[in-house]
Amino acid sequence: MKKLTYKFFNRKTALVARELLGKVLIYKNKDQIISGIIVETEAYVGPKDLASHASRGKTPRNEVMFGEAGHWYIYLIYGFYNCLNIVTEEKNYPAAVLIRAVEPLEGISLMEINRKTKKLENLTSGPGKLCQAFGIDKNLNHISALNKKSPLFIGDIGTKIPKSKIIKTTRIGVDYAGKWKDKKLRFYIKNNAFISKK
DNA sequence: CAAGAGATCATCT
DNA sequence: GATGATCTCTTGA
Repeated sequence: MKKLTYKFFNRKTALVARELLGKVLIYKNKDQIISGIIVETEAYVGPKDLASHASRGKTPRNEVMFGEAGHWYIYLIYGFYNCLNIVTEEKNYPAAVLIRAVEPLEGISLMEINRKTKKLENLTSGPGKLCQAFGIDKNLNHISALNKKSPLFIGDIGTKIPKSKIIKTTRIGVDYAGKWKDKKLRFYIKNNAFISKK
């Protein structure tokens, strides 16, 4: 299996978001492996995107988004849940892809423990849920997925999602973003059981 | 099943 | 002092 490279992430964010569908999110340390196929993403595309944290300038929280492509951006939302993003595009251009849902592949029994449920479709079908299932928290914020030592990275198992199976639509939970809320920057795999919302 | 409330805190104003 | 790139539980039909 190939690991995704800097070149993959240093491109237009919407393109990266779309091509991440079918790739595999992997968390691996010396005694456990958890992985899942990415089935839903959203693009946050630059300083003018009012839905993006970066639209109001650089702050201590979002400065990772201004850094190099391939770094993880993880933040706490609503006081409860972590959201997992990967930085895209050139340095100093703030953009990232939010990974919203995956389809469980390996380590399902660990996910069940982390999520305190046995219902398969409820393990990783949302940004907060998948972080909980994988045990992802802010310890991983700011590190690079491209680094050999990173326990969290993305692999390519050669799956190609045909264009006819990719749904492109508006993002979730960004009603405050003015005209940007209507931009079609959310991508997911048609008829997949692990999508966060239809 | 759908709709609504409540949980809870880091971050920014 | 307000609020959010969410989720779960309760209510009621």
